[in-house]
Amino acid sequence: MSSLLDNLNPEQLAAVTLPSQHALILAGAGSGKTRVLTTRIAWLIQTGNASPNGLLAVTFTNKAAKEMLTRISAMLPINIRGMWVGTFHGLCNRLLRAHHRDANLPQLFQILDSQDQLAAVKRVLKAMNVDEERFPPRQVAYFISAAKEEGKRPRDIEVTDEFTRRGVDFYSAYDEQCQKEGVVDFAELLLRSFELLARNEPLREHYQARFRHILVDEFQDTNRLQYRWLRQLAGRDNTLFAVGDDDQSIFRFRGANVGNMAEFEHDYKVQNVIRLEQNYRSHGNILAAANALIAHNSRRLGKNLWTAAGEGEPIRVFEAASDGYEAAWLVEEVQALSREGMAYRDMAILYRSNAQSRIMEHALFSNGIAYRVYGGQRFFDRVEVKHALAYLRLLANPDDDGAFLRIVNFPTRGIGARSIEQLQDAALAASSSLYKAVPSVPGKAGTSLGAFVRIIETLREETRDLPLPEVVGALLEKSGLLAHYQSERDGADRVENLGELVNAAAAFVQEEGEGDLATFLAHAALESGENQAGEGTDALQMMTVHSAKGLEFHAVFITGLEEGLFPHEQSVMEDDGLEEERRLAYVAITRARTRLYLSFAQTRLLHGQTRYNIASRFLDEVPDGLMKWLTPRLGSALSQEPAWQPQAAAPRSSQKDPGHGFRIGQSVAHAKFGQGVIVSAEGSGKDARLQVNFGRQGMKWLALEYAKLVPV
DNA sequence: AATCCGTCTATTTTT
DNA sequence: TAGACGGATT
Repeated sequence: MSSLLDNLNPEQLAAVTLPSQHALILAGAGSGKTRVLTTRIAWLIQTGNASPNGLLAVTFTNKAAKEMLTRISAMLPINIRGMWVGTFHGLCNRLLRAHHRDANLPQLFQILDSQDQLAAVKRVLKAMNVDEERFPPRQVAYFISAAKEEGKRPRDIEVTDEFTRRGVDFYSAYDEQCQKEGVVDFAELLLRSFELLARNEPLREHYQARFRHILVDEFQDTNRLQYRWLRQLAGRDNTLFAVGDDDQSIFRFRGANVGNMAEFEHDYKVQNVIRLEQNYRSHGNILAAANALIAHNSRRLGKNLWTAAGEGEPIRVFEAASDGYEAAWLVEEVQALSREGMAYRDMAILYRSNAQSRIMEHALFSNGIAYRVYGGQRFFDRVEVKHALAYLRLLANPDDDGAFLRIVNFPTRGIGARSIEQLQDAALAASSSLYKAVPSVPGKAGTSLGAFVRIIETLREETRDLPLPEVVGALLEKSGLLAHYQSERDGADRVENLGELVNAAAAFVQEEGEGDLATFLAHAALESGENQAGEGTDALQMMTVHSAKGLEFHAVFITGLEEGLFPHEQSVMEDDGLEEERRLAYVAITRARTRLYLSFAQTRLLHGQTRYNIASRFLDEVPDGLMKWLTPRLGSALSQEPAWQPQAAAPRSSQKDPGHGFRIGQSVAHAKFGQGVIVSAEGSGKDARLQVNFGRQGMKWLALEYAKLVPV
């Protein structure tokens, strides 16, 4: 018993052992937030205050949810499988599956990700003959999602202008289409389950009686609807335990409402507000910088982090003449750290926007440094995977017109736009889904469509009793998808990804202990598949500041600290925009444990134009005494003196490569293609791929591992 | 159905 | 500058 509470500081202990009352835990960066949350759960169970079934714990990411479950099961010998620990979307999905009838959904309803949603909106607009110039689908999709996240249906929206008026129409039509097709988007998952509980009193009371303790992670990121959802489940008698940090609220543009923290305190007359202010992550100087910076924000709940660790090293500041030099300097610094014994995986390069990563990747690659970029294309988002999933979706739910349209002619089977039009007319007349309307289409169009339906039906027959991975395998064969990509010139990657999908299905069955198709599809929609390969390798980490939230590294490089970039020029216009940028900088700084670098460049190539930026105001907001300038402190980035020059040649050209022996511009020979020259490269280590110009043989992308290139 | 070509537009994005 | 997209062309 005592071991559970060992080594907690007084505030953590207080939070963990709070009586059953509402609580707001203001947990600063690196203050042991997850630990408090999980220990609280373990403590509640161990002391008999709650049963595993009586708990509801909500997070934003699957990763956080998984981490929580892992830690809980390490602390307690209980079966975590039945526990309601998950993301808002995951839990809502669970709720709606269990009560699909009450929620007015088909049992096998499908989930649309943002891409699918956009496609669905486009179909609605097309059907309504809307001018996409005046009403861009993206904006309409955003309008709909935003409305849902405010908890609003079309009839609840106050119409003030033309766009809103039409937007409401589109929203209605879109909802109708989704309902007909048996699909729900992300926001709908939440709104639908909220409405379900609001409408259905017995059900609401059932869950309220069950979840005596509701715990929320990253509370500052909740939107209005999520807060209402929580309040509804909490009812009058249950306790809400919310953990969050207003200083780390960086997702306002996605609907997050920091105000929920103050509202929660007010709505529930929260007596227990506990501040976790001891930081266990960063050295003193780093923390002091973070504190000084964030102090420039108004409207804070107030909190000051401190650490028992010493001051540590000063924060290193670097001014580069250009983005290219910044990258070249990074390479040298990273190599120096590596020589000192730091692993690459313990270093992170952070940037404000994704576009910045390229030049740094180039420099790293040219120097043979393994790196890994986070937040790129995710597995389940790839076209070929989405195509395959669409077949599965159609198997599970023939009414899914979105899935139908995606694959009816892919791979091509002679079903053109005219056939589709005829089919759509028929479907409209019969008010049925496209799939079901196929038999009523006459003539040649009917035959080719019929052939498609037969493929699906055969597939359905033949896979009825097969385990999930084999279903996927059969689909890949019978649909012709695999053959299609196998015969495509650059299809090797895609073929591999399709094979990976079979593996994903197998892994899913193994982990979840069930092989239900609809559950797998929900999994694919809700977990975009971030846990890709390459996690074990020692690679430098690169990501945007947003995706760094929740992580920590020994050494952190915050790059591109320039006015216009960070803070971003678009944010400075919005109200509260600058403060959010500052919070972003705060998050970035607090990722660092022992060493922190801040860098900026005098010139930067953006959108094909050279831009001259001045140093970010955030640099001025960090006290001078904490910083050590690696370049002469010039005061302004616009000074006439060129800043640092790399020891090696110009950064954009080729450099020596100790890692894999190849560099851009190098001549190489290939067994089949003959001689060529390396023009570009991506990835690193085992995953490295080189683009080689073989002259007459053309341009080829080659995997370094297999290509057996010889330098000439 | 595939390819080409001009036009447009460039934050962040847990689900 | 580069990529994504839509429309026109073959």
